[in-house]
Amino acid sequence: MTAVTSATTDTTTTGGTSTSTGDGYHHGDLPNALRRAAVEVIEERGAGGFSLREVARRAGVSHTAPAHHFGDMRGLLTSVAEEGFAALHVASLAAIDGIDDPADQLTALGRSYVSMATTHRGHCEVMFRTDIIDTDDPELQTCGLEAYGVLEAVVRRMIDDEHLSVDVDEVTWLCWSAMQGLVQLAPKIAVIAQARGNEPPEVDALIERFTALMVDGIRNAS
Amino acid sequence: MTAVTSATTDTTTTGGTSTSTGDGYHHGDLPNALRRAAVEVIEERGAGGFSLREVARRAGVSHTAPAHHFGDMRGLLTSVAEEGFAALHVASLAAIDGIDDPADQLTALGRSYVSMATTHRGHCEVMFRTDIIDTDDPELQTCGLEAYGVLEAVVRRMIDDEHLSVDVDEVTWLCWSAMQGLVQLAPKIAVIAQARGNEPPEVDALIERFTALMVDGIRNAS
DNA sequence: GATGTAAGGTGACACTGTAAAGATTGATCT
DNA sequence: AGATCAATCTTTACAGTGTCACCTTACATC
Repeated sequence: MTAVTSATTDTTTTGGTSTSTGDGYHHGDLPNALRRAAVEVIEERGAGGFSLREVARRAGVSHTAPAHHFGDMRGLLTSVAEEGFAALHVASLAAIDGIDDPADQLTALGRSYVSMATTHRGHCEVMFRTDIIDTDDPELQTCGLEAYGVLEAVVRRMIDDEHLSVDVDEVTWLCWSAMQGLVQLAPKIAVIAQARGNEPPEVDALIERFTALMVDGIRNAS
Repeated sequence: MTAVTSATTDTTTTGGTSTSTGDGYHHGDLPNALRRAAVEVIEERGAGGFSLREVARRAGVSHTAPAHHFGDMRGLLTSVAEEGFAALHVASLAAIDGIDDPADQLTALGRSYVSMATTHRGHCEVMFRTDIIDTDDPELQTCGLEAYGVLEAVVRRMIDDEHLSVDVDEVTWLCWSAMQGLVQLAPKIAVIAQARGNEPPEVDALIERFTALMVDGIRNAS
């Protein structure tokens, strides 16, 4: 009984989708199935409740099968993080497509980033956990740098277009940090708003305000 | 306060500190010793490598002793998080002490925040992990709100003093997010700088630039 | 002194990650 | 074709983990 749920989202598949020889001993595309199951488990129980055996169970294989593809629990999670950065890269490129003004691109990137934190919650819960993934993995670093490059290019273009005298790296890191912090702090922010009697703020509105404030700051920082 | 050295050795030391009745069966101040050992383990092996039994081992008690004080592994970690927020509160108050200009206070708060992420690394690795602590714990929420209140008050004073027309909550969240994001992204930033051939940037300098940019943005956002 | 209660310990259970060795399959080479 | 081989997956085993029920110790209070 394979019980492979049909694909949910994008996959950086290298081949066709009809690779399932899964009628018997060989699964067909176990690595992808394991990644999918891993994300599922993380989204249900958090990274703290992750279990390699549970992942194997959901993929319908024995509990040692993952080791043959990822070596280690850390290896599987690293692969999930890598997939996350690749998805972030794709989403970032799609977000700025058709937008001309770099400042507007920045807002779009922020919205896309925070949106990914919910649509790919499982991935994001792993991507920055230096204690459970292999941060030295070269493929992981490559994927991370590619995603980073999109944001950096937008910032650089804005600075060049408007002849601003601020450091590209600094601005890029500020924008990234603000978005990343917002993602992680969103639950606490909701608690705070609730303790004040207000209803939790809408994140999309916050992003626009954040980027607007930062862009104003960047423009007036000469 | 009780300075119990959580040594890995046996706890049959006769000449203990003032509070230690630890001559035999009773430890004296086990909750604090367990918290301290927990932080130690987290700082060594990360939150992912945390082990309740290892904590008990380092405190020199049986592996079920923690349950009598914290009920659960989640209970102990929640207590550690609570301690972290309390420490953040104290550090924040100390950071703005003797500074008059709210903008300078903001910079000092940022420096203090990021500094705490290294001096209390174990605590910080737990404080925002909604999957391994009890976010509904009322004491935890109280401690968090108290620490938050310091930042919010500084932001409010700056806005009031300069008669700015921006939302206090929004600005507070932006500043907090930027600092929190910087803390979490610091390793990646180092990797990026290294991949570019540069040496990793000094965090303190980044904080000053971040707050300067944000303050400029806040002032010009009317 | 008896007794109740807080503090800590024992043992057991189901679960976990990983390592070693065996089973199954498809492909490749004479 | 038959044999060999590498890839894939399973079985088995072991040490470690969190939590539960139950037992032991020490102290305080009557």
